[in-house]
Amino acid sequence: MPLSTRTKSKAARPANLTDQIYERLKQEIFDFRLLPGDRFTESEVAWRMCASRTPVREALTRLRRDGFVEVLFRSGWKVKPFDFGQLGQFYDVRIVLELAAVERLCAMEQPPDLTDLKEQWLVPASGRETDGPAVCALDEQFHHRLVEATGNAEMARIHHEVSERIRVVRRLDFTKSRRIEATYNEHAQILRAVLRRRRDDARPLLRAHIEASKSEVMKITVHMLEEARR
Amino acid sequence: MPLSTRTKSKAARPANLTDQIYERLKQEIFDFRLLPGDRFTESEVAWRMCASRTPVREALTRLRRDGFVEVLFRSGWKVKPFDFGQLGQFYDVRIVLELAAVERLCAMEQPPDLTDLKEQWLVPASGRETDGPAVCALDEQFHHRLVEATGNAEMARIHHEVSERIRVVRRLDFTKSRRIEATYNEHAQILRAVLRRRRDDARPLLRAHIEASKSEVMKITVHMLEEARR
DNA sequence: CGGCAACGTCTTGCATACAAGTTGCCGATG
DNA sequence: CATCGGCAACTTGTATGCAAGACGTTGCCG
Repeated sequence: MPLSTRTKSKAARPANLTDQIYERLKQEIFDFRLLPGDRFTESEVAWRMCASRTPVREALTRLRRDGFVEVLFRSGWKVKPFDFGQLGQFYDVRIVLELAAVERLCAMEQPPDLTDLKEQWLVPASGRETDGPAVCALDEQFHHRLVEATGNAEMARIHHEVSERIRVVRRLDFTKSRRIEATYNEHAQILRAVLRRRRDDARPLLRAHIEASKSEVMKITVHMLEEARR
Repeated sequence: MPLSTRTKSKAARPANLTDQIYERLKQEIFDFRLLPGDRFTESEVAWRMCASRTPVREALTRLRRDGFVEVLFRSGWKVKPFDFGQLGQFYDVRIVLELAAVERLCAMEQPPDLTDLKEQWLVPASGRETDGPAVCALDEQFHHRLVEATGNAEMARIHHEVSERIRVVRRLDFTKSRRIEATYNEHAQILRAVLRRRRDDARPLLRAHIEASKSEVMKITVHMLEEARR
């Protein structure tokens, strides 16, 4: 896919080339088309993306700051390998942020509108999504929405960044139907507690929910790595 | 200061040009040599930094992601103006993170070594720093150290980023000796409570301490802006 | 005198050229 | 056969060239 064949859409400025490449690369990491530990060069990515090295470099620089890749001095780039300690720390940050969010939500004089969450999670079993990746995305949305609903955009932004960092392994939590079921039940419980403004009910439930997800993910990831090693 | 006169230090690779420029620009923002709202171009910065536009662009891109500057399409860059709502949100994030940190510190079976903090803040009035900017830096260190001591590096990193965002206005809290005194007293109180692992003492103290700083800073900033407007 | 349109300058976004340094292969040698 | 040295190909870091668009200015027309 040489550079010259790139079709330049003229309708509506197609955002930055840098942004596009940034998003595409990030998606490739999320989709495991780029695996942790994989090495690659700027020229190679530039060729694949039909662009020059300049926007590729800018995109990679951003991905590095986000913690997804690292650069080896004059020796290429590589996708950052898993770091269990770090993943655990991200989960703990999530717990801190989300517990604080729930605390706020329960204390707010004028609780925000959470109709969207009600319609998504307080439904009979027949209305539930069963596709793993789909539930995974919904789960991320649920938790993000809780933080967002407090009205603190910066906290929501930070929560989003943290969520992206654990997204690669998070999906592993939704490969068993048992876990999907548990997710629905627990979200419903948590949401009901928040709507009734029962801080002391909601917080332990939420903490247990995230901790369960964390330990499940850790377990599966270790298992996967062991299997890959064989 | 034309580009050609740049002296290339050959002893020990002088890190990246990009990193240097990034740090210098950030420092200029912190030092008010670049004021909120100031506009500038890449070429201008490149000339001042004795470099080409390339590393300048990379540095600016990073600063934009950090939230310090913004780019106007084909029309230059500018230092992001104050946003009181956002500043308040950053203070709230600090409260969330630091309260969680203190909670953890009080709950840890093997409390970490906080000798450095003791030596800095549990001292008689005679051993206290009185220089405003110096106390400001020490204050930031104190709060950061609390989070760092929990052992969660990611939480510490996030806390650091948040601290940098409020650093420009934070110093305003240390222009009155009354506030410096209060800082010493409150830090001492908080630290003693943490060392005695009195979670329920430490948390309200810390929250009040940060809230006081927040409201003081907001007050002074509004006052300054009003004065500048005249 | 006011409004407007065309033009020139300046800006960023992207591509390309060049410099400095790393890696790995390949051959020579003990 | 193992090891060491050197060279060549690559890779990132930096500088520069080029294009498209934004903004101000200026001159013309109503």
